[in-house]
Amino acid sequence: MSHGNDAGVPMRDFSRSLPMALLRAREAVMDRFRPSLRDFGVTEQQWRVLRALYDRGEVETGTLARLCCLLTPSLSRILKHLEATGLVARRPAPSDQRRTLVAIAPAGRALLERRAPYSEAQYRAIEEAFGKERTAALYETLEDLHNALQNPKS
Amino acid sequence: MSHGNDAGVPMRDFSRSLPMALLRAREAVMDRFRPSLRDFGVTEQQWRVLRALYDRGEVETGTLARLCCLLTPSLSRILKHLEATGLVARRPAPSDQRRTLVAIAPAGRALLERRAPYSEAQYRAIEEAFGKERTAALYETLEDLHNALQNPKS
DNA sequence: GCCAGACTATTAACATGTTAAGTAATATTG
DNA sequence: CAATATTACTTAACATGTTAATAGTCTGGC
Repeated sequence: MSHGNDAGVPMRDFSRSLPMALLRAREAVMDRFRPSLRDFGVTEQQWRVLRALYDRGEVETGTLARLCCLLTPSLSRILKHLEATGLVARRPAPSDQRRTLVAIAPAGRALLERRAPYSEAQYRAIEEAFGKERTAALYETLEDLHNALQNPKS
Repeated sequence: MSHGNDAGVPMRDFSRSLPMALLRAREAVMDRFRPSLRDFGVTEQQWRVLRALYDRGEVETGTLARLCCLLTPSLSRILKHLEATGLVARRPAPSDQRRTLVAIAPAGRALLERRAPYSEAQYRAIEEAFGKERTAALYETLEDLHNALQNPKS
């Protein structure tokens, strides 16, 4: 029984909000990872940056932002912090002075490798709780959704 | 070809990060809703609060936080803003002076009803692009994931 | 070589995310 | 019923999300 809000304005139930459903699911997942992030003194976003740099080597700031799903103003502040604490290194691109190249520093690599086992353990726990094949299928579905909504301008 | 980072520290590829996959999908969805949110001068979170109050009537702050997937410190600031702009109203609960009851105000209801058609149009576009049945299945999957990861303490 | 326009990164301003600490009201215990 | 613990909300501090504006840098036409 609603509160009389169903007169004249057709509107789906709040429980059928796709952004909310994705957010709730993501929060449930992140709850598993936050304890060890806190223990190692890095935020979720700082971890994403270190993680991307570990895999990709030296990359441009713009590329790094896309990889980490961060906006460039956020990344700018995050890199300032990570550079100040010695976890990453920045240098101007030789061929284009507008661009900046970023790489993980030894201290960053060391931190990442220390936390990795805790992260992997949580992935195993999640796949056990939800099902390995169902988890794999979810990756596919989420990527398909992303591709389906991609603006044609890209 | 990795960058020599595969020696000794077993770690999944960054592309198989569940938080990242959920975030990317959510951002793709939100990109469809942000233009009209901006046009109506409300943030995503402010909209969630108005949306929940519209459906549920007067609720306690704590309940509202759970409904909107917001932490109470964030909600506290959001409600201060929404109350100052006349979109919601707060009053202490008669039975327990610690609790606060929140309800949508007429101006909030009016704003919500003006934007609702734009929001519904985007939902139709998303369901058309991704498939109505696949969208419904995704809701189910996300809820199952949430339930599977729910800590037993809850 | 010069210049208007495009591109890359940063800064600014305001709102929220996250954790810890604080405040007031209620519930509990001895 | 008084001392204590618990609960609900807020405030504080720092980090990020989001949009707009800024500061260098590069490119193509002239």
